[in-house]
Amino acid sequence: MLQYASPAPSLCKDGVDSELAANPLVTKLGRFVSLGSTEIAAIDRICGDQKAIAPDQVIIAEGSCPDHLSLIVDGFAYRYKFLPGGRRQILGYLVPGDLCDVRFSVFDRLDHNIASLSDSQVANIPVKTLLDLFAAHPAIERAMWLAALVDRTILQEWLLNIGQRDAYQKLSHFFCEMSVRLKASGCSDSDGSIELPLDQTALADTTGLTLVHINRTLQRMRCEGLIALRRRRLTISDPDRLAAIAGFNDDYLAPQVPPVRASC
Amino acid sequence: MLQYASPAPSLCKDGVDSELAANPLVTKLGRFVSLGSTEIAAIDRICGDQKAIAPDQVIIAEGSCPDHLSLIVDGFAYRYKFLPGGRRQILGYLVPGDLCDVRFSVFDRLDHNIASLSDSQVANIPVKTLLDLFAAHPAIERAMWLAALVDRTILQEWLLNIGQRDAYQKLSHFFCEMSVRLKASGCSDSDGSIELPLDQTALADTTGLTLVHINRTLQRMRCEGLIALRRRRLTISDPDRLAAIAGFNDDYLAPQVPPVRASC
DNA sequence: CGTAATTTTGATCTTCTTCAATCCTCGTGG
DNA sequence: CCACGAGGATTGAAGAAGATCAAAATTACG
Repeated sequence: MLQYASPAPSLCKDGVDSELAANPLVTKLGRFVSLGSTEIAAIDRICGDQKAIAPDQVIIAEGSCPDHLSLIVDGFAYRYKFLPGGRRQILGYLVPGDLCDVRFSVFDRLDHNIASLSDSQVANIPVKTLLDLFAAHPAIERAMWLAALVDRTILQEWLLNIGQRDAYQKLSHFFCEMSVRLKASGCSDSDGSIELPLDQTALADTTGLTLVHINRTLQRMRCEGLIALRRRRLTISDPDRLAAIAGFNDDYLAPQVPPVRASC
Repeated sequence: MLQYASPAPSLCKDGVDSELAANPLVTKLGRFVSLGSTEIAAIDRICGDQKAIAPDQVIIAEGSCPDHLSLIVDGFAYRYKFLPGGRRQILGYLVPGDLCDVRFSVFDRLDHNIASLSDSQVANIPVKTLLDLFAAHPAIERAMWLAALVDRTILQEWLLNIGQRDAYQKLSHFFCEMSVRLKASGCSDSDGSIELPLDQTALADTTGLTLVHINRTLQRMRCEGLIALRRRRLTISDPDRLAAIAGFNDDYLAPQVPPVRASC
C-alpha cells in the first residue's frame, strides 16, 4: 500500500516525498540497502503494534527483559544510566527510525534505561517477529546490523567528544550530530531548524558537563551567532563555522557500504 | 587459569596441541556458547595465518580496508583516533582473544587506527574464511556477535566513566576493567598482577586526562595502598576498595545470555 | 656510558564545578 | 483574567579539579 519510489541507497537527502507518512524504519534501512516493495511491506507489517507515549516515560527499564524491541516511529527518546552517586550519563538519543537496542535479541536484560523525551509513537516488535523477518528478508537483517554498527560508531564518536574536547566544542559537536541525524530521518523544518526537546540538564548529562556551565556555554554560542535555541527548537545559524569549531565530519553517520560483501 | 610461558607461544600450528596452548579465541567464545571439539578445531584452523608484531606498530590504519580481520592471539593492542588538534583518544584495548573490529566485514573502511602496544602475535583471518566459518557453525557466529555486543557495552561503560567520574575514579575503574578482562583471557600472573604495557601518556589519552594529572593521581593511588604499578606491571593491592572507589561492577563484562533465544 | 624516553616535580593558570539565589515562562485553578 | 506555583533558565561569587608550561630526575636501553 505504501508506495515508495524504490529508494536506491540514497544519502540523507531530506524532503524526499515525505508527503506520504513513510515508515521511518524504511527510510533508515533504505540508506543501507535497497529495499523492494515486498520488503517495505514486510517492514510496515511488523510495525503494526504501536503505542503513544507521553514525555518522560520510561520505555524500557534497566534490568528488564521484554520480549520485544521498541522502534521509535515518531518523537524522541534517549538511553541513560544512573550512577550510585546520583549522576546520570546520557548514552544516546533515539530519533524516528531508531530501534531501541539490538542487544535485546541476545542478552537477557538491558543494562541501561530508555525513556521518552517528547510525545512519541513507539512500535513494539516481538523478537520472534523480527527474527522471522530476518529469515525471510536477509537484506533487512543486513541493513539492521549495519544500523547497529552505525550506532556503535556514534557511541565511539561520543567518547571522543567527551574525552577530548572542551565545553564549547562538545556542545557544538553534539548539535551538529543531532542536526544531521534528524534531517536524515526527515524531522527538520523547512528552515533547517530541528526540534530538540532537551532541557539544559539533559545537555549537561549528555556532555558530562554541569548545568551551569552548559548555560554559560550556550550563551556564548548564541552571542557568537552560531545557534539559536529556544522553546526546544534549535536553529544552527552558521553551520559551517559550527562544524569547524566542533571538528565535525558527518562521515561516521553515513558510512559507505561496499555492496560486494553483502553476505551477512 | 591458562598461562603463556614464552613471549611467542606456538599456537594453532599442527594438530598437536599441548594442553596449555589453548587458542584464546576459543576461550573467549567458550564463555558465550559451549563449543564442541569440531568447532574448536575449526576455530584453530582459521587462526593459521599468524604474524609476530613488534610494539608500537600500526596493525590497521584509519581509512584502510583490509580483506581480513585481525585477531590478537597474544599481546596487547589498542584502538585510537587522532583529532586535528593533535589530541588522541584511545577507544579501547584489545587483549588476547579479541578481534580487531567486526565492522570490517561490512563497512568499507575503518574510522580509527589499531596498533600494538607490546610484542604481539596476530592472526589474520580473511573475511571470506570467517563467513564460511559462520555458515558452517552458527554457534560460532552467535558467539562472535555476542562478543561484539560486549565490546559495545564496554564502550558504553567508558563513556560513563569519562563523562561522570573524577580522575581518581576514572583510573580506578579502568584498572578494574583491565584486570578482569586480562584475567578472563588468562593473562594474569599467579599473584593476580597483570601486565599493562601502557605509559602514562596512554593512560591520559584513555581517560581524557592530562599526563601530569595522571601521574599525580597514580601517586595518590599508590599512597593509599590501592595499587602498585611499575615496569608496566599492575598489581591491585586492595581490589575491593578499588572497586568501591570506582563504582565498578563486572556484570557488563560477562553478560548473561539466555540459551533459549539462540537463533542469531 | 650516553642518550632518549618516561616519570616526577613545581608553579601558575583556567576551565569547570559548586552553592545559592533570582528570574522567567507557562500552565493551572480561583 | 489574574495570581500562584513549579520547573527551567540565568546570574553571581568562590572554590577545586584539572590543565599548562617548563624543568629536573629516573629509567630504559643500545
